[in-house]
Amino acid sequence: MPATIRDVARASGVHISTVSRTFSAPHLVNPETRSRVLACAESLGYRPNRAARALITGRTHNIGLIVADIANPFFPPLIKAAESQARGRDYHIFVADTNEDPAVEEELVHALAKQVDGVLLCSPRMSNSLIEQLSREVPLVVINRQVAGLPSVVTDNGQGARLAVEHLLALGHRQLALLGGPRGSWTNREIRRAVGAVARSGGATLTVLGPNAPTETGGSALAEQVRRCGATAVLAYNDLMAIGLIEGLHAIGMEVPRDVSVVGIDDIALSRLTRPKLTTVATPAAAAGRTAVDMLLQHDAPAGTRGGARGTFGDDRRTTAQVTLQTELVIRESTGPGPAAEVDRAGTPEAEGPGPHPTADPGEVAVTPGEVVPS
Amino acid sequence: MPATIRDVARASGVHISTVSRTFSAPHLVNPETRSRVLACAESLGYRPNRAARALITGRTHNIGLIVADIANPFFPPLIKAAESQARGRDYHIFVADTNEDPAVEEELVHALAKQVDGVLLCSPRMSNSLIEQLSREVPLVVINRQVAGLPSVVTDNGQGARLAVEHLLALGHRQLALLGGPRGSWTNREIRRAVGAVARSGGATLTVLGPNAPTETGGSALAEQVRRCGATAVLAYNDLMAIGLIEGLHAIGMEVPRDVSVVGIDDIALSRLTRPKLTTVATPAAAAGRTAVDMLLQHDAPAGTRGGARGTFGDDRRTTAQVTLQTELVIRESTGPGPAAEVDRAGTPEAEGPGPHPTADPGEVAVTPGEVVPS
DNA sequence: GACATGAGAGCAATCGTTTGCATTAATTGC
DNA sequence: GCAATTAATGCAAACGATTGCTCTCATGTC
Repeated sequence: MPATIRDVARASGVHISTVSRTFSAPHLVNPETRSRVLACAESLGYRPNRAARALITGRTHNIGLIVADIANPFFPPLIKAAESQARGRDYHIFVADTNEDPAVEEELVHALAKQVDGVLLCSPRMSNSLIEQLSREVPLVVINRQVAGLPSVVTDNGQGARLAVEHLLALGHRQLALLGGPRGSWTNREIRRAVGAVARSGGATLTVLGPNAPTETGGSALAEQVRRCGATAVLAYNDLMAIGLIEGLHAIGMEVPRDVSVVGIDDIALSRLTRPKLTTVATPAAAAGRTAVDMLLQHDAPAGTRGGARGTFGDDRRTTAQVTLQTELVIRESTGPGPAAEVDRAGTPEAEGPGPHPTADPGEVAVTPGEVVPS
Repeated sequence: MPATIRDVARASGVHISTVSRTFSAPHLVNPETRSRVLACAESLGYRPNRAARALITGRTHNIGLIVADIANPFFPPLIKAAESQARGRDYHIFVADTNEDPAVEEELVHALAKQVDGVLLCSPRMSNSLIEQLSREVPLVVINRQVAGLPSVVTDNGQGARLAVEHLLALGHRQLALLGGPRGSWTNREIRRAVGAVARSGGATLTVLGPNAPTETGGSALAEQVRRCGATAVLAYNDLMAIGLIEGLHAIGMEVPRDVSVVGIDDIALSRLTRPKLTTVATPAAAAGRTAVDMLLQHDAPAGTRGGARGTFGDDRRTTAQVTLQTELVIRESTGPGPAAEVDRAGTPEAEGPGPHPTADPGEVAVTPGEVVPS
């Protein structure tokens, strides 16, 4: 029932190609004709069928964005940033959620493949080899994971975790626990590696609990285990787990930071609203979203393309840059001094570069900002 | 570069129509041929182009879902429920966020129109007339709003708000405040109307603050105003605002529920995790998402359609049912007794049907479940 | 042995656009 | 006054699929 280009052509007495040009190359059609066509189009409520157009131009002006769990507050800022960046380039973002399920992830890439010009794969849980394979079907930019040969943007959660543990060491904690994230998470491995190293060099014992669901529930379910392992300070895979853990600890009579210090990762909006306010590692999610869109669209002529491209754009010579975004530690209320003395001795080593070193500081303090773009 | 149906046809030595049938009507092709075709398709990595297919079948097997603000935790459960319901019917959901901006909303409907079989319009901020107009372009199901002539599913927030206020009255509160939501919100009007009526009949004074941004920030910014207006109990447009308000009040030295009782609406996951835990009106978001998908797809033959439909499906005689989902009050820790006596006198009136009546009850209590499907 | 039957496969039109090329008419240059 | 240019439009072939028809054979029936 909706009007097609043919209806408009008939109504305005011109050939469909003229109608087409009225929209996609206005300078090629007589101003008089153009306005007549526009009037007819308007009155018929005509809108070009983007799918049909995409079929021949090879460009949909859509971008797919696949996230592991839309309910995780980490993603919305990223999504919004991507959307606004895309909108500025005349693109639209379609978001889809995988429920942390690798199979759904794959299915979604296939479903999206031909309806978008590229897919932003956010915190994927599937294997690298599958990702590589899928990247032959549709241009991919991977977020929060590095895959050889594919453009990616990651936040340096390893570095962030290191900052967090150094902060805890400086506070005098020597019994540490790490709440692991979901199986298949690249970030999880990075964090674990970093934490392992810095804990060892700081002379602390580390208990790793996991893998776990990266949610409040996943966190609160671990309260008992945390108590049993005797840790006085905990780093969680993300803020949601940290918040859940605090609640879970509260439920079994342990208070944060009095009995245990807790640090999260992500700095979701929520972490400023809980009581106690959460000490956490801020990851630049919005910047990641923007950057990913830019990387996907980098071979796209910013404005009036002069058409002619066959197949999906940028087929050849896509830059496969891997961008790493730095994180920073935000000290709030969920961390406090460790059980015993020696608060001052620790935390000084490993050539720390410039910037203030985290000490037991009240209020909100940011450590180590910056951005790094290797490769 | 990706293989097309023609490549497969050439490779397996059959006509493209045979390849097509191999996928869409396997029983029409010789088993032998079929397996040969499948083998070729497999080895070429062929996947049917869904966009091209949609062009001729008129069915994309996609559903658009437009939400006002993806960062609002109210939406994820709805989105996930819709996704899973859709997946069961072999449909995919594309989510897009409008940033509470009516203009973006309209643009997104247009962008999605030809790439989906229908759009779920969630908490729209645009005008009814615009919605009606857009519904001529693509089948629409409206969520959290009633629009004449269009299928819709709403949660009965008016009823929920009434329960909340009755609860507050029963606790002895007589100075009430309502934190209004965003301009253009249908739900907001429903809540306001209901609260106005029940407050009046309960002999309480009501201060309405708003409109406001329906976020934590929007809530915390109102703390000072709440104090000034002298209210001892507050109902917020949603949980996010309620949580923000609690935090804002805390910052100016007022404690909840000691000094002020606060009730939210939505029962987002978070409201169980804040301190104090939030008393709130639970709205069945997931059910809303599922129902909306069902309503959109109701004229869709569940399984093997025997094709032939021209244009978008269900053109005629779409049922325009308006489903209303009941809400329930969940009493947690953010509400407490009012300033003075007479706790027992209030809250008894208006023929309350069956079910326990909310009294100052510790723990978690649910009131008035159920589902109603008029028209 | 003639004929209806039906299975399997090919043909070609179609969906709604875009775009290279051909056509026409009007303008310009000399 | 005529060729050469330019501006505006039409023509038709794509894009990648689906699907109603037609065509060709076996097969089964009487």
